[in-house]
Amino acid sequence: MKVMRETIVSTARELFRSRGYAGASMNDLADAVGLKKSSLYVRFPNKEALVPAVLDLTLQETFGQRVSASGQWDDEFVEVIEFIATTLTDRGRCVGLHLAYGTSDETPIAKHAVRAFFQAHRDHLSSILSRAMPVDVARDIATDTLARLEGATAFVAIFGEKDAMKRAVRLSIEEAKNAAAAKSLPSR
Amino acid sequence: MKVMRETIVSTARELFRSRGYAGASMNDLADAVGLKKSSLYVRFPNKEALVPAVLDLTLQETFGQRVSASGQWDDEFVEVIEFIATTLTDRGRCVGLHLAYGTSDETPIAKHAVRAFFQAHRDHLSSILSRAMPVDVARDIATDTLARLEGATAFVAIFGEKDAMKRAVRLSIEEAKNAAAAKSLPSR
DNA sequence: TTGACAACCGACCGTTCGGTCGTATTTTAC
DNA sequence: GTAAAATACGACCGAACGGTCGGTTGTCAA
Repeated sequence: MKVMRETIVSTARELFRSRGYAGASMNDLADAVGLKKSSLYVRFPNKEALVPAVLDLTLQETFGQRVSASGQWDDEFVEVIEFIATTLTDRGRCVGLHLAYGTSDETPIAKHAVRAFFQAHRDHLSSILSRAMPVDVARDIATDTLARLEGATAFVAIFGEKDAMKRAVRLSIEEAKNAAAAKSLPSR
Repeated sequence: MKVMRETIVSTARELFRSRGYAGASMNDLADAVGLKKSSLYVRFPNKEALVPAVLDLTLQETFGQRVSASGQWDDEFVEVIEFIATTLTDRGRCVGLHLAYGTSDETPIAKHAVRAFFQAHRDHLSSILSRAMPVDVARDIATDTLARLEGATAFVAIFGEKDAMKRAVRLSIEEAKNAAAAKSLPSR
């Protein structure tokens, strides 16, 4: 019975998310998808190659073919932020961050994939925001928003608290709207 | 030649910080401190027992015998926040978060130690802030401050960027001072 | 000088790790 | 129907993992 590539990748994502790169073994992954370890190596040359696949899938799910209802920058921003926040709250951990912490110079492909993953997040958010504010402000707000969401995820992971995530979402949206308003009233 | 317990613990911290719980091996630790693996097991019953030791040491360094210059709550808050931010920026990773992500139900002692570690951080910050504002506000601000610092650390880890950390420190201090001011002017 | 004790080490245990290879089975294309 | 290609598997590799144990070395008080 053929096992879909996407099944392998999304299962690998679950394992990386919950156990990290070093903690997730190829055997665990094989068991989880109902294959033997050797069969995994037909699809992926090595463990490290799973990392870009996992992050690309996640990126695709987050930003791929997203249709904004109104076409307004703020609606689009809120939509993306809430999607990310919901995912992080539900899963309790961020795959990207877990892989960022879990990769090193010994796994250069994985390390590069992690950089690209976060860079893409920042670029996407930044391009939405820059419709309503200068690009340098947009970039900082995009960065701070992602940082807040990552940090709030830690409290979900450690204490199971979801309040910090709610505040992170609210404050990030407020910050973005304030910055957009400040643009039209430059000196104030 | 006797090797100090603190040497072992702080070296274990470096390893946990850079490679995570699963990625740091007892052999690596033994090599790093100039011992053989078997000798480590004289001091620590198992790998997991290193985790509370590492986090206790870190907690001690962060909050132990800190003497505030002025006795003002805001000076004390700034001092602690900047100490944490400096450490996170220099090391590029947070041991606590890496261990939080790297421990599970299979390592209950480590998991508990991580919870205690973050709870202690929140409690300490919260108690400083609650000198100038209601306790529930203090607790939220303490949480958000820690979340911001953790999130900013991710950008240090991934891109080597320190700007996000600077903004995190500045915004957290502003937020705390605003909340303190709002207390004396309740309805505004 | 000796005895006791803490520190340390080498060898070893069973298990798991990432990864390889030859082969069997199923699907697809003509 | 049959050949080729895709899919999956069992058996295996050397290395590394956490952890144990019997024995050697160094320190120091009596």
